[in-house]
Amino acid sequence: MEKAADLRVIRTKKLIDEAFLSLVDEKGLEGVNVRSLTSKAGINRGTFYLHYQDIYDLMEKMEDQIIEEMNALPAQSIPEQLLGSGSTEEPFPSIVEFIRFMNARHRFFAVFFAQEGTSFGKRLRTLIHSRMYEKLPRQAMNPDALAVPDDYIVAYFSSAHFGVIRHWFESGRTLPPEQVALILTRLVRDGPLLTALNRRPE
Amino acid sequence: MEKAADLRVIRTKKLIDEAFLSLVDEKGLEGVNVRSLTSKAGINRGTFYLHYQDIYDLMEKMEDQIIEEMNALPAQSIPEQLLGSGSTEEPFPSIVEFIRFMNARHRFFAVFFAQEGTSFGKRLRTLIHSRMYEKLPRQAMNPDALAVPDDYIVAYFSSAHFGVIRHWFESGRTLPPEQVALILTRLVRDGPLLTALNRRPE
DNA sequence: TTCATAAATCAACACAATGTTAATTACACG
DNA sequence: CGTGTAATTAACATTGTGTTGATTTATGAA
Repeated sequence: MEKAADLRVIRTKKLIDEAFLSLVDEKGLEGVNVRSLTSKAGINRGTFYLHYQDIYDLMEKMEDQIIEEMNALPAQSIPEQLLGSGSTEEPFPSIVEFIRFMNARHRFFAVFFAQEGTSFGKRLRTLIHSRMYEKLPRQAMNPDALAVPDDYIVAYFSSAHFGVIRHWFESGRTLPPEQVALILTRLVRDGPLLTALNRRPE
Repeated sequence: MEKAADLRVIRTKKLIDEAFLSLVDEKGLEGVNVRSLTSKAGINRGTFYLHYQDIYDLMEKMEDQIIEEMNALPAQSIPEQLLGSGSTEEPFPSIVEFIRFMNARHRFFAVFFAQEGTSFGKRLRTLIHSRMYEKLPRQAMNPDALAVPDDYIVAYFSSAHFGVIRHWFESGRTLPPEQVALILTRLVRDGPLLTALNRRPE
């Protein structure tokens, strides 16, 4: 972004980053303010304002850097391409790289995911699942070392539907409720790939 | 929840609710504080504290009520059950009810969705999509009045994968990255229903 | 090594919001 | 009607913000 030549600047920013992450670990996002942050970092409160507008500005810049790094990840392979080739139990390489990166940066992402899911969001996803998919065929029927754990299936379904509903809201609720319901129904019945191709199952 | 017998209490709470929703509409969630809220509601600042601990407490109680109402929705039908029966273009009734309810309460949900998706969450979902599913077969190939719009397919895929990754984080990153990648790969390749049943496609 | 320069510190400031309290007024309901 | 409770009012200490000006400290370059 900018010139960070001076060792003092580099040191200060590192102190701020570290203080931010550990402060969120301790007290959550609400417990973070400029006063406590600079206190934990061991720097003067005024110094923070030499580098960032406010806490929000700090987080934004941390996000910018992560996004930049993710965009720079090498493997850009396309599932479509890999769909035809690999039929083994090997995961797609691009996805592996992706997950590995998040694992390496887990301190940042832990903060992000903690703030991302509001408590109500979680309750709503749970509700979606319990009301609609509670009686899905469960893994207990066929225990298998290679099987995908139930909780991941649940996460997949509830987040997918949550996302469709959110998109409906974010696009201004232009579609009537019945059509949104139909979209969800088709995604459930036919699966996303078939739905995207607009074909009937079987 | 509690006794709200007194008309004064009912009136005050209605004023607070209304002020909260319209205040969020105007200035976003960050612009809401006790001072501005009570000012807009036309009540004394102290009165707010007679009913709620703080703004967070207010929101929590609003959420409680919505969740309660959603749990009380009549139709509790199971997709599994309906999967066998309906093969027409009719949406599942329970889903219709669900979406209709959210549409009726759209002022509340608009607030909720505005806060739910952090800007970074949106960026991450966009990134997931562009890196992994950009070259999925698009609707342009077969235009159809009944087709599910592209943007809804995108919302479905990106949210589903986002949800799986979030679940991985929320469950303490116990699985190694390679296994999470494999889970995602199988969900993409085989679809969620087949994956849940733990069978091979075809 | 020296030295100009930029970073960091320190103390003080006005301001805004919080949460609480005590005395008073208004009003809903029996 | 009159009684209890809700709501108002004004004041209070506290905490955090963002900024400013003077001063000290550390860095990178000559």
